Amino acid sequence: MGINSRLSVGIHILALLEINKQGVNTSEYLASSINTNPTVVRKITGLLRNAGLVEVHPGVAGAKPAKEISEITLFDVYRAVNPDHEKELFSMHDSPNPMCPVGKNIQGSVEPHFKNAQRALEKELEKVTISDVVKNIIDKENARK
Amino acid sequence: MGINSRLSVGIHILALLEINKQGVNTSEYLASSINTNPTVVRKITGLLRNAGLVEVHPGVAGAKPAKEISEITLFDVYRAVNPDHEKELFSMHDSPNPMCPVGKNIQGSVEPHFKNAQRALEKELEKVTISDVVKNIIDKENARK
DNA sequence: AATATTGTAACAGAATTAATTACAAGTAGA
DNA sequence: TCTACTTGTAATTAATTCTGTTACAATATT
Repeated sequence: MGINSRLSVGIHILALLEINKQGVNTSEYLASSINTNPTVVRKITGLLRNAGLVEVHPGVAGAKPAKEISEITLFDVYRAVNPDHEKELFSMHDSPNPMCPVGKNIQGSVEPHFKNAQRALEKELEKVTISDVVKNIIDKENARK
Repeated sequence: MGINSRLSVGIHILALLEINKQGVNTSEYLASSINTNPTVVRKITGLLRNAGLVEVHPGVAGAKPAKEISEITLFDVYRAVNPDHEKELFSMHDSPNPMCPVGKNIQGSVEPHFKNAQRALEKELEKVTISDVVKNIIDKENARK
């Protein structure tokens, strides 16, 4: 049960690209901030690249946001790092009994509610941008002083 | 990625208890409608019992809703079948680097947004009752004739 | 007592996730 | 050009989760 941590990694990458934009953000550097393996970072960065969210080139060190971070929502990142987006968030039990009035109709009766719930979650993620997260990180960092 | 199918099974059970309330709803009968194993049904039914949603007794065949089904929301079922409810829906990557300004603050900056998204999903599930689902199943069944 | 049902533990197989290793392909600079 | 470094990607592993399955104890009914 639960949603994988790739969204949090994707957000971390994008926020760090912005905050360390004067530096060279190699996968190794990003990995050391996230505390994971550079290959993991490259995999996620590749998904972000496919979605048009970061610029990164084979052989050349460093990555950059491909858009204004105020234009990248958490939902954009969520979709980017979960590319098989045809899959529904809630699983439905397979093949209920078509001989039973409940088995025959349950999926059609429940699916819309699952979709609504999923859509509500996605809409909430759409409200927040990487820029919002970056501002908050900077505020928190200043408040520590 | 994704949420397990126990919610859909739990809804199926409760809807069937209502629609077949004149019959004796053994775990075997429920399982035949859901198309799963009676033990799976008993496990889920046990979770629903723990949450006060169904009545079921060792040794005595059949289960019944423990409340009016118009008072049981999909969120009630969701919570019942996912009893470790302290766990957050979105996973966060572990132990980011506290030496990095982003690593140090990212979790605190992202967590509220994840909670908001999760809460939005839950609120949507709270809007729908088992009674709504049952009515829809009956409507669909009548429409087939 | 005999029978049937629920409750529960234990286990297996599949799928997913995250980390890791290995290496090919590419770029940049000496 | 050659060397060093980086990204891209495939393959593998370990851990976890999920669903189904078997087995059996505990309980109730007849």
